Amino acid sequence: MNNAVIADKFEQLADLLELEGANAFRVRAYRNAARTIESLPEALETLVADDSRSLQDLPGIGKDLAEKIRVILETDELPQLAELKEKIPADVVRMLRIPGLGPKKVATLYRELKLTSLDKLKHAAEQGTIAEKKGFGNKTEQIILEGLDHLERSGVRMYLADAKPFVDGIAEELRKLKSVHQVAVAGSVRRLKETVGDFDLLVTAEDPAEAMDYLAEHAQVEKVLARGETKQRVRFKPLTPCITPDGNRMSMEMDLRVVPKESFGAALQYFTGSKEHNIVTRRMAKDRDLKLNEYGLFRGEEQLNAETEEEVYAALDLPWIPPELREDRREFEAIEAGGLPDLLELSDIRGDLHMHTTATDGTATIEEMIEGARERGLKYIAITDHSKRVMMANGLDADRLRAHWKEIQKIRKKYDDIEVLCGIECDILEDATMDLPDDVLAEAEWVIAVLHYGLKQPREKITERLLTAIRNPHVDIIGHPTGRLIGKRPGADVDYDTIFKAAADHGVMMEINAHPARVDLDDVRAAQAKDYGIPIVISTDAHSTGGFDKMVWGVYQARRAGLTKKDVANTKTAKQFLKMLK
DNA sequence: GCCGTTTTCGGCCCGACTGTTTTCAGTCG
Repeated sequence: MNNAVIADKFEQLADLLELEGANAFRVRAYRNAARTIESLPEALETLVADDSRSLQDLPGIGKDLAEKIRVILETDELPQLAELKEKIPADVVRMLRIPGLGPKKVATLYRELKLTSLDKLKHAAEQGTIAEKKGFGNKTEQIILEGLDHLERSGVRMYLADAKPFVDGIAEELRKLKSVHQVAVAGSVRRLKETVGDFDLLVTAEDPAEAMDYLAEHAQVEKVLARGETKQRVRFKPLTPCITPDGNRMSMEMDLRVVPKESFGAALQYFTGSKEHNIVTRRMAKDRDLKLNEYGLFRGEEQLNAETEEEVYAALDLPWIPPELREDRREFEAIEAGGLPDLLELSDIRGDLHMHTTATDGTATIEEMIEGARERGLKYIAITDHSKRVMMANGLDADRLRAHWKEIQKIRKKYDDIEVLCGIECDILEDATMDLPDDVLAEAEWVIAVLHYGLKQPREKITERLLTAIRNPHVDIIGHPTGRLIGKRPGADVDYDTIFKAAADHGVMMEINAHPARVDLDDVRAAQAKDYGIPIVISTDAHSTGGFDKMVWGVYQARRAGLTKKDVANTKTAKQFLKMLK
């Protein structure tokens, strides 16, 4: 069973326990465990099967949760969860997703007002019967009706590639205001997460009102949701590039915080998150008899210097931690084990090894792609058009591919400042065979093997297909290993341990596809591949010369995975890279 | 429910904002 499925069971149990009024720390224990499991690089099944190790070595997993994990693995079920699900209607759990309703209020609605479905909830809110209840009022009813309306639209996220330019733009506008000293983007955008659920901006200013007023009256802002002395939350008008399967336009929200100059470092650290990372830093502060909050660092009444993040981390005996690593995954361990990785930079990238031309579904010719790559300073590229299975992209059969390579060989002679490889993006078919015969693949200088079809096959089949490719002597790399399109379709169910072990044994590399909707491998899996010693290649999958500019999103994903220049094969010089090839 | 040179009990991050109150609980990040 998938780790994500087990994590989800614990999340569900946490929701239900909260509605039951269980101890908040007990609920948190389930959520912590869910997080641990979700970001675990190896399958729990593998860990359990290994007698030399114990589930209880995992952070946040004690005797009880270890037992529950074993039960789930053995039976696919968790009795406590099934029991609570039986007791509490699914619609009641859904009510938790209405902003402004938490477990306490939902429990009251359910237990005392007997609102067991969303329909009943809506009816009661319209009739005004909810406002009669102590602790509830007219405003709560409004919130509920509005929330029900938005329920289908909730959970909206944006690709980082769409969110970052937008937020950077707003930040730039605020920087021009007279009273504003500093503006920083915080939150998940600063951590460069692959998708973003809301925006955070931090400002230091002589007069908080100017920045807040400016944002409140911004042409893109639809509504001010909350406004206090130091914090304002606004909702933007629906932004086109939000991620929804149906392509609807969605609204994003932004928190603007205004803090005094001397608090900037502490506030930036705080609002950058992640929440989990901050829980650890605050605990570390406490261990040192300090208090850390968004206003600064305190020893008793005394305020210590916290104008910069460096000062905050130094007070905790930590080096400054790059925002990309602040997830309470391995950053604290890494520091203890000798230091944080020197993260990859976009400028380290020298080659791009996945791209298409007009021969299949690209919009630029071989020549145009080479020129585009040279303009961007790339020293080597691989032209990797589709194989024949991808009919709708006009995929190449053996004859067309050989002719295409001949054309590339002719054109590349004209350039002495860039290496151009004759490559292919070859499909791994549903029956676990390659889309092109071995003798053709043998002629290629660079073979990317990919899954495009049959992504919903069971894990065993998916893994068998990937193993076929990895064991093929001509395959250099697995491209976009899961085939996911964020928000549109989930990736294939891959047995990563098996795949990575085989890839390491056969000298097959793994791709981080830089397309913002793919960024596949993701951060956790890329880190795992690195642990296996597998070279990572970050590729744009460009279908036009503009596509080369997507490289940065792949680099960000690699940074979140803790990858250094050394871990990424296309940072090597052309000469070094060519030496690595089969 | 987890955790522990403060270890088997008593903690567990912490402050802002809102709505419903008349001093605070609930929710959120």
